Amino acid sequence: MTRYAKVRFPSALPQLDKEFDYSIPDGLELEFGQLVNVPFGPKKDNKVGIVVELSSDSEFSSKASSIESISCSIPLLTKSQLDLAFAVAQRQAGSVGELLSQILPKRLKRAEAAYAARNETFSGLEAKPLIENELLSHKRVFASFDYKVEPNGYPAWAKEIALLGAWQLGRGQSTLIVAPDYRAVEALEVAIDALGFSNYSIRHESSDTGSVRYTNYLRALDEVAINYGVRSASFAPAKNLGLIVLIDDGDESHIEQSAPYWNSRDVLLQRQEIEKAAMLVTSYSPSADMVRLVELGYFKKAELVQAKPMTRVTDNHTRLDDESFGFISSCLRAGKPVLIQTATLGQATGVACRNCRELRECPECSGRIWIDASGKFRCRSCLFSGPIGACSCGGVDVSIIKLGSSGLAESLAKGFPEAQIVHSSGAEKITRVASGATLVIATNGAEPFVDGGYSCVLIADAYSMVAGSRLRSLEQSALRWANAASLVSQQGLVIFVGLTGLIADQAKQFDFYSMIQADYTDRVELGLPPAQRLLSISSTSQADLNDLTAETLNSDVANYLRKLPASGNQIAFTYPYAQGNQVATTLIELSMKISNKSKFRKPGQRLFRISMDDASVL
DNA sequence: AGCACGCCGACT
DNA sequence: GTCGGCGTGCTC
Repeated sequence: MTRYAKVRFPSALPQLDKEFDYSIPDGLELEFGQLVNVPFGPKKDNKVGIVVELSSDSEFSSKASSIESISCSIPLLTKSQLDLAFAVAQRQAGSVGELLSQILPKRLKRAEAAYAARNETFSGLEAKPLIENELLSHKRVFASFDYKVEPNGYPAWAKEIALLGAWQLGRGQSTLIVAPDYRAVEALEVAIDALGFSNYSIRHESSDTGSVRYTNYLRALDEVAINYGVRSASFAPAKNLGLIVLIDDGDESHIEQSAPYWNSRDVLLQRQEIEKAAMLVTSYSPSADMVRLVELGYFKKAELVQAKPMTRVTDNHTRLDDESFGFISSCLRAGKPVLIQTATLGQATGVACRNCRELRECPECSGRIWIDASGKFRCRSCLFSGPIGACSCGGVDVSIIKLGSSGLAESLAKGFPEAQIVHSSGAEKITRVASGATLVIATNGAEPFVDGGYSCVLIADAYSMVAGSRLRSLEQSALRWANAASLVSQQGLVIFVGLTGLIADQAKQFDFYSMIQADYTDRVELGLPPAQRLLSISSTSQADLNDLTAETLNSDVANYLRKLPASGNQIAFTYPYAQGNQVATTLIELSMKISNKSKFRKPGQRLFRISMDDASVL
């Protein structure tokens, strides 16, 4: 009797996003997840597909061609990866095929031939991770670790997470750790190595060479191991997955920039359900999304933080007070390192009202305003350019001022000629600096590690970071502050410059959870993310966008959608979580229909950009 | 994506 | 009367 295989193609084309049936030639043994060459299209060219089902009959039996050959005998896709692709495609209104093309590794024949599975299994570990009981009893846990630096300069959380991985190995299970950036990946790697587990760990890192990446993918398919990497590792295979760890889930680097615009948190939450694993989300300051999940009771908040650094908050954002200046001075004189966190490096200038002296803000996004070479007002955060009108005090005259951070950094640098000045921004990839009388000026998220930690961490731009009026400004800022603060030494001091009111008090107590919780409560009242989800649709064709908007508002999901003010060729709606699947299904259907008959669709380019969770709109 | 099918204008 | 334009639609 003829047997059939259902095959999917790793392709972003929506028309190919379904299963195709092929008959299996006699004598050919197939397995789920194998790559096969199949004839496809009018010319019956060979195309590589993935076996996703084996069956004894097919409704296409008359049309079905026969599988040409096996392209890769190692099954490269697991059933849970396919389930995850389905779940994510459904949630994000995307296609399974485009996710498969993101998930599957680039094959390298030589690496494949050289690969040999190791049979060594790990046995026994006496490790007792901090959070073991919570994970065993609650399965899904949110926690912040101590603000503590190891003697080698790496943060203590990395060691705790490595310990969790080792503990899982002792139980015969894999761990998957997803970190926001290469800095965190390095900290994890060092911590895993220090425990003596590098042989049982697998790094999933896109900056590795192709053969290393592919070999690591193959290893992950059949070794129980500690898997770790950045965002893309969310889809990496993991044998017998017992624990998922997500670090800094609110960090923007966890958002995939290509369709279907998934983020690590959403993917891993679904993966946790599919693979029945435990899950730990950890960050010093929570995302509003995690606050929501804790309030829903879906996540359990574990109380772990015991060590908090000393803090000092100043309310003047234009200059540093004498006491803080004196403290930094004494640190540098004593040969101890100091970290200054700024929003931007270099000669940042701003525009202030000549009457009331307040900083002027962008009329579009409240970002920082500067004056370009042609004398026009421009915004540093958005594309705004043009007149900014009168100040809220009525004043129209402005003066150009040098802003706090760089001015501060500069004056500190001048004040301490003996200090070595190190600049670190995202572009420079400095992960470590030497201890000593070093003044490190780093942009958000680019703070290097230093042996023993910094004696002083100065959050120089707290004022302007909080002043941003984007929905996620406070969340993003608090995460940056908390992460910088976590690099301070035991007797060190954290100084927040220019904070006032409740936020100043919460920062002083390192109570970022309450800070974000209050922020989240406001958003619940306003029905804004993450209390509701936010959908955005844009298109190169305004006419087709109008069509899709009209048809969507005519469909059965219209009642769940609340339209937000449109900006340019983008429309946005908020909608409840419960109707997410329905909204996604409707959008896939309607966008396909309109796209198919559109005169404006360009080959190889999709007509609509649909994001089911767009963080950039508000 | 390819590629064929199909229905309208300028050519031996 | 045919060659070929690329709009429309399918690929198991």
